[in-house]
Amino acid sequence: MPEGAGSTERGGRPPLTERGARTREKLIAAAREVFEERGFLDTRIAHIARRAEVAYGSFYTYFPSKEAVFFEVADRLFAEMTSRADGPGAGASPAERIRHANRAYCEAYLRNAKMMAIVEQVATFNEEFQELRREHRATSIARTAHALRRWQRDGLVPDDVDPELTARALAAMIDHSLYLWIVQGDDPPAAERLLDTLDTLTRRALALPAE
Amino acid sequence: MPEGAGSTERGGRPPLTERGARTREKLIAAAREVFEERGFLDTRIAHIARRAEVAYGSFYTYFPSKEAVFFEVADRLFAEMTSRADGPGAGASPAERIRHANRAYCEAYLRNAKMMAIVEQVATFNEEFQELRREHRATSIARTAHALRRWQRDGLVPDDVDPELTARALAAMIDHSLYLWIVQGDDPPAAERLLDTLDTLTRRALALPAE
Amino acid sequence: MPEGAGSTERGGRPPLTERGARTREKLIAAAREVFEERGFLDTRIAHIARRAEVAYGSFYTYFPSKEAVFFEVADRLFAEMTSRADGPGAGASPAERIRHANRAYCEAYLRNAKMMAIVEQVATFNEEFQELRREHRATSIARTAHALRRWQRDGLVPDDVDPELTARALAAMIDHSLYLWIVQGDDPPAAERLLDTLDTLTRRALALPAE
Amino acid sequence: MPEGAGSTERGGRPPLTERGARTREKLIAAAREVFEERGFLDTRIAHIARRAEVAYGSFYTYFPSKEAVFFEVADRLFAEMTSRADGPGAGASPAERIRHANRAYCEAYLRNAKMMAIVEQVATFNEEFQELRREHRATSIARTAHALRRWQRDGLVPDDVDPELTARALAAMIDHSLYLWIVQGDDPPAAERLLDTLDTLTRRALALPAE
DNA sequence: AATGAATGAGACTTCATTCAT
DNA sequence: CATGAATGAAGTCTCATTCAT
Repeated sequence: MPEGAGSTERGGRPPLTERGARTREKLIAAAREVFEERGFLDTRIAHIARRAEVAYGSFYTYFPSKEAVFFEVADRLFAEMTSRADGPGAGASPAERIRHANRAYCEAYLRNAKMMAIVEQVATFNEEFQELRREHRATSIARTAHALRRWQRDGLVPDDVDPELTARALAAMIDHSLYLWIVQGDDPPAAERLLDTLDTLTRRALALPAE
Repeated sequence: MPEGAGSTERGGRPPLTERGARTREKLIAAAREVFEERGFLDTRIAHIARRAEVAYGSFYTYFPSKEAVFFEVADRLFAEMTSRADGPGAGASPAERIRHANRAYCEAYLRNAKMMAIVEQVATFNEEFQELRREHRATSIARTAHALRRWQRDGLVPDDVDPELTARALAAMIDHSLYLWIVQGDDPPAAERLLDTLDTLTRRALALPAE
Repeated sequence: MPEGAGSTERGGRPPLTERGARTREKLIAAAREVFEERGFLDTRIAHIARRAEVAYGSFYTYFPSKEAVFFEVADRLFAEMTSRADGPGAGASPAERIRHANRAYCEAYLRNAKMMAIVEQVATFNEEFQELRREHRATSIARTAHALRRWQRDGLVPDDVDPELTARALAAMIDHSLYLWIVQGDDPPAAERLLDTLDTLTRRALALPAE
Repeated sequence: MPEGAGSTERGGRPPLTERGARTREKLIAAAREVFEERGFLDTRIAHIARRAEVAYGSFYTYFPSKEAVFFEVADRLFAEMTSRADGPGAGASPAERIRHANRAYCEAYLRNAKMMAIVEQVATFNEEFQELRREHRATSIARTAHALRRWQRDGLVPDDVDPELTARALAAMIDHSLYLWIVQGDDPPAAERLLDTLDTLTRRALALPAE
């Protein structure tokens, strides 16, 4: 039976009642659990609904598709991954700041390892999600680039490197190192030694003094 | 990883006739094309068979599954990605060698961009493929680590860093920077400036002189 | 899982083997039976497949949708409805010809009553089918208009009426009278009396002599 | 058919409060709009409720089903379609009366074109609605038959035709001609020429003088 | 070997209707 | 009465794999 429109009208509206809001939350929580257990591809709407203890159809009251819940889950993940932990204190040196940031990121990564894996997975085939991630990355890169520029102004970092590209490359190094270790299970090294190496390489790449 | 794997364990029987060998090749070539066009997930056996201009059923004469052809395609890709280009000459400095290697890798990446994207995709959900990739990465890392160890022995690189971990981190930086730029379309910078940045950061991370 | 294309690639290709052609025929015959028994709307692909004694999926090997088989069934119906029965003989008068044509059409209508009902049903919501029907009607109207023009030239029919519009109006009268009687069950009159009335009205509307 | 049917048998309870009556009216008006826009089959209860600006559940306070509102809407449509416009004046000739009636009907048809299409649609699958329509048609036919009988008594129309069947056939001609033109979009002729043709054919079919 | 038809389990989505608040 | 969330049966379509020729 031809329908035509109609598909855009359902799902994804914000719930109007308290009860609806609760159901929606249950679905998001359930979705995250199931995604972590089975990955995005092997997750079925039925799994999510069952885990949330709602009827199959209720999923579609709140989300038009698996992708849609995933976006919601990922949004919250990104928020938590980039929520600024307390800095290392006002007078900290660049080297200390880098060290601190790397540790904090690594801890967040470990805390959310399963989801980080799924995020990477979805990014390989969903363009819309790629875009979302690009934006998040851009924000984070901009922050680092800002710091680099400050350090260059203060003569702490050589100014023959582009702060943007440098921020990107270093972020790529940290990110992917953690990914290969934590997600892809690349011959897990001792966490401490990996982090120390990353700190040292970053520090030297920026020609920063050890302390 | 044994050469030409897949033909005895994963694929159908090895082709006995000349004609069979040709059909098999057609299928592999067709598979690569279709994978590049649609990604792994959206590729159907039917697409591959049609592109290869063989009957649907003939696919299964040579490969037991989509994964199996993919392994074959990826195998060849890895071979070409890691085929040592001519080195930069016998007397080249470490900085020159790094620069040369980065350029060569980037060129190979660009040449195979589409497949590199698919490789990343499949690595997110296929354990067997993850393993294959791990092995390739290990080989490549070992090579770099070997060079680092030599340079440390020669006093060119500080020996307070672990050559293994360092090789990994630097490879992660290069690899992921290229991935984000070429595959994920992160706000494409000028290739030259990106490469220069990567060279410089690598060089400084290893505390190598500019020339 | 997003697919995108792919849906246009399947179903509806002409079968390449004898066996395929047979299956296709079985499906068309089964479809007509089921349509007649349940109407278009209440027919399920499952019904058709079951009736044809093929697997559910086999339906989609030959047709992309319920609409598609319906078109095929309707096409054949139209062919049979408009296949020219033997005319009433060379020297027949216009009145005789009209009488003959009306009877023949009525017989065909009765023979295909169930399908004629479904045809009317589908025409109320499927634009593509409306178009198909328009074409068939146009052909048939053109034939009648041609005869009218000839009779006007011969001075048998007043030439103050437009042959096209007249053909249409008279066809509408016959068609809809049969539809209301046979399909909608309007207080079934004796067939003979209805046909006589239609003959007479047609004849008088064209100002033709009784014989 | 009892006036305002549907409110006691088919609908919910008759509304007791003023406010309830208003809500009911809003739903009927909304239903007609949506039916006209999407047809009966593609109309969802949700569409009607949204258009009427009432809650989803409120629909069921007043109507037990989509069919029920439709009956109500159709009831009103039939009332307006058959509301006798002012006749052509006391001393009008049969030809003038026919001409007048055809024009009036055509105007009403054009005014309600969208709904007439839906009515035809629903009549193809809803038996209860078929019955309702049959009754309306019978009333209308009886009226025409009555006039024909009078004209036969007055010697204006040949009495070898059955007034009932004649009324039916002529009504079918008018009705279906308008339907094919207005609803099915059959190659729209100029309205005037179509009406003239219908008038002339009707007049001649009844062997009435031009004036 | 090659061909292409056959199979059917599996996942998605819709929506009329009921129900709790 | 009004509201909007909850339910789940029903139907659609896909496609990897098997099989007959």
